[in-house]
Amino acid sequence: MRDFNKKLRVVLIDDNANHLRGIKELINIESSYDVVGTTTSANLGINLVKKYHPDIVLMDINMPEKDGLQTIQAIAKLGLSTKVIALSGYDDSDLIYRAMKLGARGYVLKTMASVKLINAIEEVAAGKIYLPSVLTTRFFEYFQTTAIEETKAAEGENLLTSLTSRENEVLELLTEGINYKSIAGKLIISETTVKTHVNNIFQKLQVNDRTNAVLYALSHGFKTSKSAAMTTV
Amino acid sequence: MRDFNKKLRVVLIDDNANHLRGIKELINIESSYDVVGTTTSANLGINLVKKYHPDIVLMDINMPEKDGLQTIQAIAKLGLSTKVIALSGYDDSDLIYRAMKLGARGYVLKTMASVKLINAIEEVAAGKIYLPSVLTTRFFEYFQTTAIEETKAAEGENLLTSLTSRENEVLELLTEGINYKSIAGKLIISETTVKTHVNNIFQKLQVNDRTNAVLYALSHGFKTSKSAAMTTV
DNA sequence: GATTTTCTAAACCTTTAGATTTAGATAAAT
DNA sequence: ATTTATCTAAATCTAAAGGTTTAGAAAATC
Repeated sequence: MRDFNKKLRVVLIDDNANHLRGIKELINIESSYDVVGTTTSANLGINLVKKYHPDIVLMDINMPEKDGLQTIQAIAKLGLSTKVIALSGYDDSDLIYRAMKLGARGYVLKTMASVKLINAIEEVAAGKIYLPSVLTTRFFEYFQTTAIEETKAAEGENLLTSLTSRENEVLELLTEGINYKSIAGKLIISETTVKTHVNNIFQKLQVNDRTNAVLYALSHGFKTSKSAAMTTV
Repeated sequence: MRDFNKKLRVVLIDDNANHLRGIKELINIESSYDVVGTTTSANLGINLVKKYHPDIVLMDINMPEKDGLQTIQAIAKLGLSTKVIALSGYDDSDLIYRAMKLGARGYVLKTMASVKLINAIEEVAAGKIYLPSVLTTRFFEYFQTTAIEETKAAEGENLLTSLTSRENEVLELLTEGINYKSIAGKLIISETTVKTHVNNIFQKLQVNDRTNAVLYALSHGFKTSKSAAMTTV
């Protein structure tokens, strides 16, 4: 919970100077926040954040130079408690997705009413995520599409299912980039046996060498004992 | 936009029979939706969905047997316009994340007021995503953490940056599982030159063979001309 | 009981990959 | 003007990987 006795400190980054002034005035009129810095340059913006450690950064993400997304990432990397709200003229799914992925905690359309902007700042400062419901929908649809793309390969026609359990063990070691001798050592079988298994794996996966076997495994959702623990779906 | 002359058709799946009755009554009293089917079994639930093509499925995701997440996925795979709202007793970040990833369009806590459930159904049926603001925050924090984990490897100390542009081209072909001869053919240089490049790549990436070079590249965000077009960050 | 699958292993051979050295031709940087 | 980096290429060698066949033992399936 934020301390309401302290004024929220805000930094504005927008390459359009007129816009910058407009937002600043809006904030001064509609709220009691303290605009500690404004700039039209992404790089200068990052410096302002470093210097003032503001509570909120309002950032236009449609900038030329170093673009808004990179700037979000740069600010996120600073590891401060500063929260970034992305401002954009468009409700582009991909843009929203990437902004949120890189650490933005809000996304506001420039066309939205000014009271909504103040509302967004208030919510984000309180630790919440601010996304208008249209954008939430867009975000999730994009998110699900992406997630489904990822898992699609892991499903469907999958030659990996034809592997025996021993072959799976061997393939797992192959995907770690280990050679025959070491695999033999780890599984406590002879090197020639490993070669037999590997050749059988090649035939089943329809490849001719270990690199392609590994590539096939990785792109078709091959589950290793390690990855199983960290995989989400 | 949905046709308000037609009653929304709903299927309920919850392994707790009492809960099932409770929700059904709630819907009958508070709304005019048509509960076309209820079941305590995930598998039967999938069959109900196949049979009735309901507008909405309310599904408890804390079920034993075939769990709720798998069921969401199974329903999503049917490719119907049926929208799933997940019901859960907990606001577990990971659970919310996975449910949404698998295609849920809403997530409602069982402890929430009944009017909210009706509200959720209404919103989701209208094509929106329904997530209470606390859960939105949880979801995004989990999402960002996951995304950051993924991109972390692609940043930081990265030996890939030391590669020359020609070496990058060669590495790209290596990551496609192509052998020396073909690489030489594609780049129109001799096979021995390719070997020289590959050996230099190995030294720079501190590996001893192509499999490990490929694994290093893939796990450190190596951008191929193809992947650059589809990658999100 | 017979058959199939899986895991084990060897022998034999061919091909590819990898290590190392040397070196010429440009191009860029100091 | 002279290093330095990059791209090119060859020769030579060793080690590793891959292909093929054959085969025994155990377990699962028919």
